[in-house]
Amino acid sequence: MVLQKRLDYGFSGYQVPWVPRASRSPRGRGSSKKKLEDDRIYAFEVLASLAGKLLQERETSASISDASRKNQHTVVKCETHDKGHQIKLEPRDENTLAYVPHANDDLSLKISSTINSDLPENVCFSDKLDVDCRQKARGSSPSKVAGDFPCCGIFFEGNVDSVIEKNLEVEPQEIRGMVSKTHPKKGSSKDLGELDRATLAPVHLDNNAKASLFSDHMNCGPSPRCQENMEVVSGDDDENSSGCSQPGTIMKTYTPRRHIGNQRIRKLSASRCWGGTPNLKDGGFLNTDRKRKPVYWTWKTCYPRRRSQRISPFKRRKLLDQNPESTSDRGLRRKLLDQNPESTSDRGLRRKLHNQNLESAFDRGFSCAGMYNSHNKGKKSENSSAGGASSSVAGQQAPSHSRDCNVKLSIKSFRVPELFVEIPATATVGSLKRTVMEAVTAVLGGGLHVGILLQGKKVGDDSKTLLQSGISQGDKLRTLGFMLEPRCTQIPPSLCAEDPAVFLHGCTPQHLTSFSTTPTSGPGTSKISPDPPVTNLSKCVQRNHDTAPSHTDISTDKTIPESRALLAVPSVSLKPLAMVPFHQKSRRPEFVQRRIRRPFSVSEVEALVQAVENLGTGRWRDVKLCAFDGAKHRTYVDLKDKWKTLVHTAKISPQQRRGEPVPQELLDRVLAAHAYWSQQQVKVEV
DNA sequence: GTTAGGG
DNA sequence: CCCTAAC
Repeated sequence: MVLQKRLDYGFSGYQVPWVPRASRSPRGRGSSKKKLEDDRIYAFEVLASLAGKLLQERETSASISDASRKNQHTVVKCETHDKGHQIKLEPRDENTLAYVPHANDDLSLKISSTINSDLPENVCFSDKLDVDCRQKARGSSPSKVAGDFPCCGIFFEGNVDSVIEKNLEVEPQEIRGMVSKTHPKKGSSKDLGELDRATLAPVHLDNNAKASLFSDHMNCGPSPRCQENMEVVSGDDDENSSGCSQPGTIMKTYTPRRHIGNQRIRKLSASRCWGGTPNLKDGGFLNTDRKRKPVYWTWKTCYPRRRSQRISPFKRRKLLDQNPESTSDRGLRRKLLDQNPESTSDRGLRRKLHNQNLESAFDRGFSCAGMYNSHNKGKKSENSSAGGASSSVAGQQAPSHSRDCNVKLSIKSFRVPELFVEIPATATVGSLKRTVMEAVTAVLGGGLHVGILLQGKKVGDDSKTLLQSGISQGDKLRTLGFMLEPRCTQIPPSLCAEDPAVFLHGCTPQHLTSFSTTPTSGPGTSKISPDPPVTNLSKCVQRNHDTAPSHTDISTDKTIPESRALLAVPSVSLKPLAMVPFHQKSRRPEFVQRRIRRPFSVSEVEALVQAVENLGTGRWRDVKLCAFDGAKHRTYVDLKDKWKTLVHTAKISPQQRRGEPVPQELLDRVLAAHAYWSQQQVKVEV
């Protein structure tokens, strides 16, 4: 699932979906595909900016065109995490989407733009000036010129996954050609770089696109005077996009970091203001002068102080990126923890957990709930501290006065399965603590995902909306339960859950712990795995990392088993419920978990040797893509390291070698390839 | 983001 | 496997 990965990006730290990159030049610089990715990211920046602006408004509305009207309820959604409630645009009437922020919507906000899966048309957010531009592009308006549109709109067309894949395959020229279908006179021969000064492009969102963005607290307070109209029109440029009746006068432009995509956010505002924010004095746009030129501004100019308090987007992106290929994020995490204790807030925890394979759990169960509810901090569960024996989860129905129909849940804590720790009586207390800690973190880090129970029945279809699943209904909501499930308890450590080529039949997730939102239901029930993990190992089938790709479709539900974490502490086995792992104030640096060791199998070594023989040393990214593309747990750094150890192993005597023996034939090839490529490198240097 | 190298 | 410097 491509969109699982997200980048934390932008001045204010919003998240955008992660976009995989295709193979590129060895050093990865100057690639046009890189630019395309940046374009796409930029589009999300723009979207985030728009969403951020929405949050500064007392009231924001968006008019929608006929083509999008039927999907009006899903166009833009804004969620606040810290406040534990959500906001979204909702239909006010047939033509308008309205957004009324909560009075205290001033903290961290998650803003997402979602398009219903049944939305056949693209949707773009636009403001009036760009409406003019678009009309110009279509030859129907002589008013303004916005510059050419680069080719990024395609990113949001069609199915996200497939389109992204497609983009990885096609060359920029081809993409432009596709764009020129939308803008017949544009883009066919323009270099992307020419578009740097272009104004904002429409944001096209495909049917399934979901831009999830985090926008930080706005220094600019909401202004009751502000009324913004945002047009949401069909993405088809042949469609009438003049759903807004008022000529917009405010052109909010952004300092493009790079070229601008075919995404364009435009604002329609007859009366725009920024709440009198003092931060806009030199960069903000003003709303009173209808004739003024667009004033470039950036988030930086708007939120300079805040930004200075934060880690850089680059670092935050790393922190957020669960991508196992990001191998150098741990140092940053530690830096973060050391330098900025405040950042170990809810989102800091989220970031850390993102790096520990809990992303899906969060995305499914945690992120919307108490983890982010700062207002819950003072309402510590009365039963959550009693020896950690119980957890606290409370389902809350949205207040009746709420305008939105969002489901509000408060999960105060998740409990990990109880762990049975076997440790010698001579062990120290410290080692006992460490053992328990390792067990807990191991289980949390790799082995769990979140399941949902509603009225005792498991909600299995992840694609259904809460509405469709009945989770939005108040009475049912009280029977909503979450459970932590192991992804699998039956695979040996050498098998990787992240490896799409590995799928194990018969690895039925077993509930380790569950708890209901029903107050009377107690802390939840647990089921003990009938088989200790170790005894189940024999049931698992080891697969080479590069085999059986056809099985990947079976394991699309992120339930790919990963039991390695459960096995990481051999003396620990599963037992019923135990402790509360995620108290908000119990986050400690030691929670930063080391990746679980996964020794290379012989087949992996063989694949590595083969790849290095072909590609040489020093092209580890290519080696990764070539031979380990499906093995997400093997980063190119891992491969480099493994090669290093292989060379070392090959040089030492067999008696000195440890671990699974590597056939001598392979080691000979290692030495040969090492010698060959070393020689090649010398030749190049000379 | 990648690569190289020390730990 | 982690971490960092360098690019």
